[in-house]
Amino acid sequence: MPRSPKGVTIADVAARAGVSLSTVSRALNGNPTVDPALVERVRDAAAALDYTASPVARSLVLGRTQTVAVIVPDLGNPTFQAILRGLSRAAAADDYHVLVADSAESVDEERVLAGATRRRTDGVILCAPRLPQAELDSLVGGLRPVVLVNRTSGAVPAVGADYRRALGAELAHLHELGHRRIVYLAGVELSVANAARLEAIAEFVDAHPGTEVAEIPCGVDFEAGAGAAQAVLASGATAALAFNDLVAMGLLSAVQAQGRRVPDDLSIVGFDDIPFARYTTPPLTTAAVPAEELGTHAWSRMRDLLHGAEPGDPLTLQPELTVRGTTGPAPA
Amino acid sequence: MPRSPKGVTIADVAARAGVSLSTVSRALNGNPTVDPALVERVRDAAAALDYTASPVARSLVLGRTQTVAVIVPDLGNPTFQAILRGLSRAAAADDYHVLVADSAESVDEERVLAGATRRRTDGVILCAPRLPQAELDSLVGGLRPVVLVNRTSGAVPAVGADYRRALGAELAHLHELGHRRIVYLAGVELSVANAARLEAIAEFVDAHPGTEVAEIPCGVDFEAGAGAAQAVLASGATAALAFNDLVAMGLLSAVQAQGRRVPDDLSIVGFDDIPFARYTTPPLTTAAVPAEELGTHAWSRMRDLLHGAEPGDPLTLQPELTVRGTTGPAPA
DNA sequence: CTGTTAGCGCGTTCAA
DNA sequence: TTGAACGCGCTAACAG
Repeated sequence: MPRSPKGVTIADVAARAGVSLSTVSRALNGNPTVDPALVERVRDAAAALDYTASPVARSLVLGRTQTVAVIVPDLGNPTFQAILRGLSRAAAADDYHVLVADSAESVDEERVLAGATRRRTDGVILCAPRLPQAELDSLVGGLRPVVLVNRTSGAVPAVGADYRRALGAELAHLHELGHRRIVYLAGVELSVANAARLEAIAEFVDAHPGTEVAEIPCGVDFEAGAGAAQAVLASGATAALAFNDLVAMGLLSAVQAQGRRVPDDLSIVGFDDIPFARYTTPPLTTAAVPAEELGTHAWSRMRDLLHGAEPGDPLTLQPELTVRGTTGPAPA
Repeated sequence: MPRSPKGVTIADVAARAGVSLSTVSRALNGNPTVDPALVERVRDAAAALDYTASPVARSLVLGRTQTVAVIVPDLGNPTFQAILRGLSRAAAADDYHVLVADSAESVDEERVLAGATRRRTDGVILCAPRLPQAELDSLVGGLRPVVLVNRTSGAVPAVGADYRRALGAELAHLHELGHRRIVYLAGVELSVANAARLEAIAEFVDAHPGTEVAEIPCGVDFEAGAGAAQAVLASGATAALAFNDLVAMGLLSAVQAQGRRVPDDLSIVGFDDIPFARYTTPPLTTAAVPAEELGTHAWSRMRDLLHGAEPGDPLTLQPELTVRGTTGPAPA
């Protein structure tokens, strides 16, 4: 029985195998310049002692931690959960660990956490929708390697979905159904995601005279969507474009609670296609953002960076318009 | 400009401040035995150099990483997301970091990940619903400090919800509504969560002759619930008890798609009260498990362990029966 | 092919 | 109060 309950070190293995520390290190790390017989002896000793090299010590000497940081604005948001899930599994497959940090939808936290976690990881995957562009630009320099999700900054590797085009597709869908008075339930004012949607709306309205899209300040979650119901109904619009599925679900629920029929009285479209979208009644029409895939790609980008490979151009996935039951012809 | 782009070390700060390494270390760590004037000089030098001690080096010498590992069976499951969210935020408030690992619902992974992540953290919070009790018992010894979620093992600190009692409350609710033929959509056979529910059912049936609860093998997600719809309808039961809300939502959706009315033709109850439960149509009757709170408590337990405090007895939160729209009087 | 030595960047004795 | 020296556990030069 080893005297130290703390853990067995490489020295213990060396002693048991009757070799030097370096030989143990080499043998265990698969260095080919070791006598096969010794390798076996070392292996046996290590196994007998249940030895594994200290990751912390290795990190210090190797200069890498086999860990990446992921910053998300809210672990409670299904979209980021999906991204994290895809990322986490992909990283695990490459023997990397994931440190998560929840910035609680705070710009300050996004900035602070990125810096704080960077030191104990080999890179950071940043989902920082709120951070002003200028700050982001100045932040990423000290963070490299970095992969941005749903944002871009110079030549920094990034993955994201084409919010603009997707929203355009949703608008076109509503227009085809005859809707001319539409409301947009806006997310956080200064977020890039919101800006992209606003651009898409402006573009669409320009190209389709006679169609009117009014903006209603809202938010990003259930409560925000439910809270906007009055304003939506009062607006006289025949269709509502929600910032995301959460907002759409909140709205759907509140509107139905008031006895209005969806889509007969009001059409509703969401954004993201979270897993729950197909289980509302009626099922939610939305734009399917492949969030888990986004996570997988984010890891793959990070992996390349870690291996010194070329980052590659920013990847943009195309969300797919997914028509379900909450949209229908505009009421006459 | 420092010659090394790699990073500024304590030596750089010492040089700039004109003191020794030890003084820098002491000054920056708030050791009171340092001349205030020197402290200031060191602080200035550190600030000027934008210096922060390497977490990895500190981890090696201090023997702690300021990081805990959290193992969850599926990052895509709302319940574990909520636990992780509560845990993550609570840990962050105490300046701890969180390493997450997704065991992909695999027993092997649960075991392997626990061991692998432990070495690079100060403790592990384990959500391992699948791991056989014997294996869990033998595993936790080498993992300490450990906090178990929804499981127990000897005197190991644990937090969990009282599944048994909560299911009892759900059964009582259905019974009061006149339901006598009930089906239970079972989760994973060998999971403890499922076992607890089975016990509650057996107990209830014993105490209420004339009430019949049939078990239908199912699963833990949407698809499983939807897939069980035929079996449920064919069973002639007037109420269905789903393993969790995901299953309930899948069932609800599939049942309605076949033109059956809920709760008129069939009552459905879920379990967990995930955020989406109140947004189905009709809103889901379920047992509210305070998952985020569970996460907070799990951290608080871990925090005590890390500080050498007494673990305290296993904490058991009582889920609250939340009656909404999917349950109603049994059809005559 | 193997052992010895020198760090990785820090915190912390031990003297002064 | 401060500095020099040692060690955390490991890998990588550098000899042999």
